[in-house]
Amino acid sequence: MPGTSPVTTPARERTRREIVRQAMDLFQARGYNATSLQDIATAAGCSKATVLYHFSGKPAVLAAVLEPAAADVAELVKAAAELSRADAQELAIQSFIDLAVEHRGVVDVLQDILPVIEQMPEVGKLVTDGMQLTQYMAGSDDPLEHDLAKFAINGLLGECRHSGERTDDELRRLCDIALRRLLRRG
Amino acid sequence: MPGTSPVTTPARERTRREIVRQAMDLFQARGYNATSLQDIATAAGCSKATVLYHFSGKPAVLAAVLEPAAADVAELVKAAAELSRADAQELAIQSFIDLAVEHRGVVDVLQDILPVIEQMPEVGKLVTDGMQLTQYMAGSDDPLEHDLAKFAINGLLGECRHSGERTDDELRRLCDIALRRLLRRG
DNA sequence: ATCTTGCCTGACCGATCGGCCAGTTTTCAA
DNA sequence: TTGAAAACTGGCCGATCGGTCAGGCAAGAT
Repeated sequence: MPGTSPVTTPARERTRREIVRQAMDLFQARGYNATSLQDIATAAGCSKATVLYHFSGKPAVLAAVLEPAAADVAELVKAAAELSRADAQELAIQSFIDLAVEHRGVVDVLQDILPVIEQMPEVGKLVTDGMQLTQYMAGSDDPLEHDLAKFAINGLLGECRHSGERTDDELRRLCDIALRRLLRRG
Repeated sequence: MPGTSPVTTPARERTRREIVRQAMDLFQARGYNATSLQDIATAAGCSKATVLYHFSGKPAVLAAVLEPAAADVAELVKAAAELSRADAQELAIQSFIDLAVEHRGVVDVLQDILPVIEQMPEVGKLVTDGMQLTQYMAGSDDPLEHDLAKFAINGLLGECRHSGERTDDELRRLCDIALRRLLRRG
């Protein structure tokens, strides 16, 4: 019987992953809007029709590119919900830096989508979770602290873009210093 | 004689300004790439051909939209060049906040162009001046301080986006606090 | 050997883009 | 009043976009 995923679904998953891989690189380099399905297909070594055979449309490709990062963020929000305020803030600072550094490419992509992000249901969850994370990072109900947390996230995301020559550790260290200065935690 | 600008160059300048005005609003709301020449023409109450009669192309419209902000930044860089290091840093912090708040729309537009900004000669001067301003804002040759200045600018620009409900004064005050915390100046 | 299923593709579609041009309308000095 | 310059426009162009569809092709089951 062919059901319940044989071993790794040889061809199916292999092509799908290659498309997502190349789409990520192209979205990061040129932006989502400036990347065509033909560009993705050529980079992945298949035809444009193949891309649309595996994905229902260009937004579906975007969702697949964003999915790993979205899952990590969702998990982080869930974990922070069960902590005390101070612990949640500390976790948010540490883990958000790690996630942003690890998923640099996703940060690039999101920036290019921002002007029309409200009209893209496939990234709604990620955006909502991101705003929730801002709440935890603020650490208090003071509007000023909340705004500073947003300021910090903007700076953090900006720093993760076009950071090709910086190592992950350097980037992590810089963001850690900046966030703690902004939020007055050390 | 018709030369040397009569009083206000009646029709010519009026249409030109209206096009730039509407283009600014549309670029800010939907982004540069998502705005077509037809959109601009319709908003300005003229035809697409008229837009291309006044401007050599879409990038020329962008340049006109960015021009006032670019001029202000260029003037700021020039002024900072004649000051001591500490004074230049203080001027950069204060004036950059003022400019970013005043030209909120331009900040939005620039964000949308970022992935392909290297290929747009009409914004090259503005980008160069912005990087020069980062040097002044850092206040020292310490790479860490320079990175923190970049971090601050990213946060500042991010905060100026989608800030419709915030007043200019609130925005200025927030940015002032954030920058001084990041750069350890008060 | 035949058939079915899943993976893939070339060719094509309508829509929209930035840009161009011939020609019309408006303006204004002589 | 007239005529030329300026301002403006409808219509068209080639290119490219996201997306659809009928069919080719390899592989495993019968």
